Amino acid sequence: MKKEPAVITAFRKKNGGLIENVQQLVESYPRVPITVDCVIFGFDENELKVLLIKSDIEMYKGKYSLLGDFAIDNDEDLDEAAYRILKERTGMDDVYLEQVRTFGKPSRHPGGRVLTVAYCSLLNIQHHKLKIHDNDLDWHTVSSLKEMAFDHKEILDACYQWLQKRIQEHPLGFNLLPDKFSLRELQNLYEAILGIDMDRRNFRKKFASMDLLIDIGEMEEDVPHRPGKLYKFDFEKYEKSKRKWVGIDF
Amino acid sequence: MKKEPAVITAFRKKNGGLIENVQQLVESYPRVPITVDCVIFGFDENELKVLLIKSDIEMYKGKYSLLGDFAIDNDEDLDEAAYRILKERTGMDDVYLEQVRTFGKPSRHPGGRVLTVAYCSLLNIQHHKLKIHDNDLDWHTVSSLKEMAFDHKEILDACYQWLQKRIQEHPLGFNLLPDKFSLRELQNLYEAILGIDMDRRNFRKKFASMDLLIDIGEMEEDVPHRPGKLYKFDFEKYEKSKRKWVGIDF
DNA sequence: TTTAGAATGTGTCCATTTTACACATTTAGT
DNA sequence: ACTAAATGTGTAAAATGGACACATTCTAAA
Repeated sequence: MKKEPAVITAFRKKNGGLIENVQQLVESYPRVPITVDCVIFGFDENELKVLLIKSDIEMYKGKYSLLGDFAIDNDEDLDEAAYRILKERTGMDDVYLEQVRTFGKPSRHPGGRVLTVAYCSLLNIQHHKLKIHDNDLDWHTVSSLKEMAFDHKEILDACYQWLQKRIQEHPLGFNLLPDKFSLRELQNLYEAILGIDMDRRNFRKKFASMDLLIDIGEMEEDVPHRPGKLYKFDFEKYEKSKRKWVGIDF
Repeated sequence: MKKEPAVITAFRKKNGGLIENVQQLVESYPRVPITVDCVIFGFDENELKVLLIKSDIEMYKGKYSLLGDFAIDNDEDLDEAAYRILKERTGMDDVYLEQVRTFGKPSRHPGGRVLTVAYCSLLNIQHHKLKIHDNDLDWHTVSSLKEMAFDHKEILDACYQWLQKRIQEHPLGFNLLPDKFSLRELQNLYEAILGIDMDRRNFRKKFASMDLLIDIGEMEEDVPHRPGKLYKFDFEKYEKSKRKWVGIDF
């Protein structure tokens, strides 16, 4: 019934049941290469974009891949590794970032077994105008993406679904917008990400009832129509009033 | 701004920009030991339980740890590794299981850097009466757990929170119950996991309106009070009617 | 300067859902 | 036969969600 890993059994025998030399134990473990892949979303021209780079790999020539790197060189936490990649590739270090899932299919990397931990990241494209374009680093419209290198399309899809769900229950969308935004911009964001149309009046009513948007008393400028009011999201108030959501529904 | 990993730079130079020998590339990667840790939940005596084992490690003597193992010996997917562990440790292979998160703090294992992918698993304790108790393998009440080996308490907490949220949006709770269950048992399950009291009438109305419980025409037996009707969950109907949830709320 | 067009901003009505709450029924146990 | 305790159902009020209309403000073109 219960089969104990051989490594542990060996160690147990040496120690009469308890393992003392943990370092030696860990050294005996099999190892795999680990990468972190970042799905970096941005929002521009009313479309959800993702930051991609042309693949380095001959067999994926012409295909795009996520921004990734090894995650263990230094003694860094996984989250730190993801922040490092963001910093290296975009120059930004104040970016929203969250772990989504780890992908480990044996065949996912043509060069051998490589695990990757997928991170989802949201940033405001306006604040980060790309200056470098090595390997065609650039924004791509999410909805029009087809083939990608490795299993990166699968990872992207998983992160997109994660985002669709997450944005409805947590205030992350604001990370994709400028600090000051209009309600129309906010609605465009939600419509683009969720892929649905929403009633303008009900949308505004919804956010009004949450009472988490601060009217900063400014108006839009340089818009080709009547300017709307500008708002900030009240992260402080949100953090204080965060409540445990309870409601069975499936 | 952008700093490329040294490994890749080296390969690029050899290949005039594109990497051909992916195998060689992967072999040059740094590696880490990977484990899978399973948080196996059960429900008994109206309490949420978790399956734990006494730690093998001298420095964690007396502390309990999750059921884990290495995840890369064979060319198995991460999910497969988790299923393998379940099978080895409980003898069951038809158990609900889902990946929750990967933990990678450099200090999380005293023997060196070890990543672990946490899986959450739900099973019906009645169907799996433990016969083996090596290393005190046994069920523990979740709410009364304090110290554990490694960072396993942190992992357990994360999985518990995951479960609390997940059980409200997906029909996983039924995996913790017998095939036939009463509405009272179902409510006890929700109350225990969410840690709240619910109104019996509204709870029943809620599930009645979902129309996913099948009245199998049987009654409870051997209960010290009026027997209630027994139900099955209609997984088939659920799968067919699964809808995309839309509703901003935070 | 006037006017048309388009987007903003607010409010109402109705249907649905959630919540609070009460009473009759059935069974076990004494 | 009677009590205690849990099952099973219903109803009314409150809150929420969705469909919908109209006046206002600004841009841009005539």
